[in-house]
Amino acid sequence: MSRIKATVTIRDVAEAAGVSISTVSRVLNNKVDVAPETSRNVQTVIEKLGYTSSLAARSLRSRKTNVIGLVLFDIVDPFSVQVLRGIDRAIRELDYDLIVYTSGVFRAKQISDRERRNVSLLDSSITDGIIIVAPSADTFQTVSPIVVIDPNHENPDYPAVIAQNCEAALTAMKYLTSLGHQRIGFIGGRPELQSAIQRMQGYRDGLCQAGLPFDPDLVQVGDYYKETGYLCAQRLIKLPDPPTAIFAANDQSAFGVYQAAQEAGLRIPGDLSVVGFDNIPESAFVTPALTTVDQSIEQMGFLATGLLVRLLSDEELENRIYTIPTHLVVRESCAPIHKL
Amino acid sequence: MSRIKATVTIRDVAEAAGVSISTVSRVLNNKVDVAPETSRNVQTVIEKLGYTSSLAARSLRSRKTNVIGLVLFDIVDPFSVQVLRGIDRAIRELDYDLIVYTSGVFRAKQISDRERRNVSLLDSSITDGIIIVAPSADTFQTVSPIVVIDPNHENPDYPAVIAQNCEAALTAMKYLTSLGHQRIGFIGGRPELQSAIQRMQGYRDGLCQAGLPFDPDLVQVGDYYKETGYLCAQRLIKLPDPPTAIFAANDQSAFGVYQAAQEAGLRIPGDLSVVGFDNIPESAFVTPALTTVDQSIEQMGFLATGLLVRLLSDEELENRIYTIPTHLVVRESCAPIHKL
DNA sequence: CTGTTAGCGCCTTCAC
DNA sequence: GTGAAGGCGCTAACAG
Repeated sequence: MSRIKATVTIRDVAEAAGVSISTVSRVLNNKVDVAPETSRNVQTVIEKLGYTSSLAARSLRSRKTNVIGLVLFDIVDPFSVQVLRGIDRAIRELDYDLIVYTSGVFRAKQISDRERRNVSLLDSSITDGIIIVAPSADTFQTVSPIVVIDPNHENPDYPAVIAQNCEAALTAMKYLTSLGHQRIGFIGGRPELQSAIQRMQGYRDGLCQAGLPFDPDLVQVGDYYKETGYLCAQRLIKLPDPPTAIFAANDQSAFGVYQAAQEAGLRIPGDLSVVGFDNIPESAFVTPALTTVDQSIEQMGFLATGLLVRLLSDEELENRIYTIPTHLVVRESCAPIHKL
Repeated sequence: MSRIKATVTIRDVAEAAGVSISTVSRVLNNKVDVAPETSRNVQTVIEKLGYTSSLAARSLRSRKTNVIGLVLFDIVDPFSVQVLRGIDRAIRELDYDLIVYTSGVFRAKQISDRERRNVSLLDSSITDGIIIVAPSADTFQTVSPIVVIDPNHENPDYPAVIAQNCEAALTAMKYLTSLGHQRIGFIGGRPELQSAIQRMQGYRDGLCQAGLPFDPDLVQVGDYYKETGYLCAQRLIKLPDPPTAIFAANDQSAFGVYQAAQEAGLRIPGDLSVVGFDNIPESAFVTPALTTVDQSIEQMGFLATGLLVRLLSDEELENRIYTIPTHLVVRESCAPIHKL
């Protein structure tokens, strides 16, 4: 019923089965050259003793664990959860296990150091390869392959999965300008990420194509979190000549805008139009439902896992960057600008 | 820029610093008896080489990793995500890291074997202690402490965190009967879990206290997933004398009821009242908003982490079972039964 | 087909 | 205050 005190090691199995340790190891790893009877016997003993080989010892020795590591900046973030969903789906079809690694330090100053530490902790320890989501750090020391989702702007050397950010942001801007908006605020994402940079670029391109001037006052630097989005939105709203629409670099920032708008007595979309980015599930539930860019986050996780597994099989990847298509999901958070 | 080929080991550090391996080890573990200057020197080299000690080797040798393991039946389940939230919050305040373990086999027949395997993989390998959520298996072989969230009905030997299920279910039933409902269907949860058993008990108690007969036809065995909830609801709805209300053992099952009701052309709450259990975030967003029992899932994760850490410090726990209070959250999915 | 031997990277006595 | 040696549990040659 309760837990058994001692760990069962390969040695215990060997003794109980009356064979050598290496024979047990051979059975464990399905090597050839084991007498069927011996094998069966060992299996039985393993079963009876409830033996499981130590991941630590195994990986220390053999550098092959069949475990994929995932390093997340924030495990409970909706974006992470969606990524996880995709990875989980991919993993189920494969002979790999998944270990998700997170750490106590959260949004700390030294987050990239922490990230590096996490990565090297997994690497060459218990993991065959690692997926890193939205890294703050630009480089990692690893022996094993890495695939990055939403890469840092500095690391073109790891295979990466990223959404078609710039184009999507441009589409969103075109939508807003087609509605007549001329003063459009922008709340950016984590500046070290390519996604944030590209979305910002799309914002500027959109302005440009509509013949609208770029006003630095209308641009706020966010970090993809709601709280910061809220703060940014407050600043935007308080401007002498406030925007009639805000394009937030992700949905959570957009939710921050919702909050700021409500507190300022601004109705969405009547007084203020809002567009987000990500299309996390919550964006459909919120009132009014958020118009946003869908970037198939789940798909990004799925794809990244597949790429990593190919890398683990020593396959060459044809690309360095894998771009995921995006599309605008129009819901109820935008309205034509009202005539004066 | 890119990844460096070789792993940096303690030996590399020792050589580069011109000291022995043991000295480096001592510095690593903040042992006394190291000359300040030596220590500083070694630190510098560690920094420069970007050395991180191998989790695998460390745990193999010393049995103390400062890593807590979490084994989940389904990492993307909303319940799990909420638990994760609580654990994450707790972890941040502690000097522990968190590893979440999941595996490719999903809702497999041998799920409990898989679970056991996962647990012993973490145990005595890379983890100081383990939190298990809603286990299918009733026993685990471990050297290190275990804390269970939503325990199996068979394992009273691990410290466990569980909601006040029976009372809460009774409250929900009272609410339904007070609305005049007499034929109330029940969709159960995973039968091996205490939570499911207790909720079922609350259902029966509720019937009893209202002087209503227990009709086996009105009880369906679910598994806490939406798809199954949907199937169960279909069966309930097709009954010759169908229920006017359904109490689902968790919110996801309730969402399955929503789907079945919609397909059958039944309006909620007009034609069918629905009560859920869990109060996952989605339940507030759904239309009509779901009346459900809040069981502070996040709190369960937080508490469990605290308990585990105390166990790791060799503290004695005063209780075996920690019960989390619950309360009914009335929203819009229930209506008084209409008079004929 | 199976046993013996030698480490993987690290921590822990035990000497010096 | 520091180094040398042994071994944690396991796999990978090498013998036999």
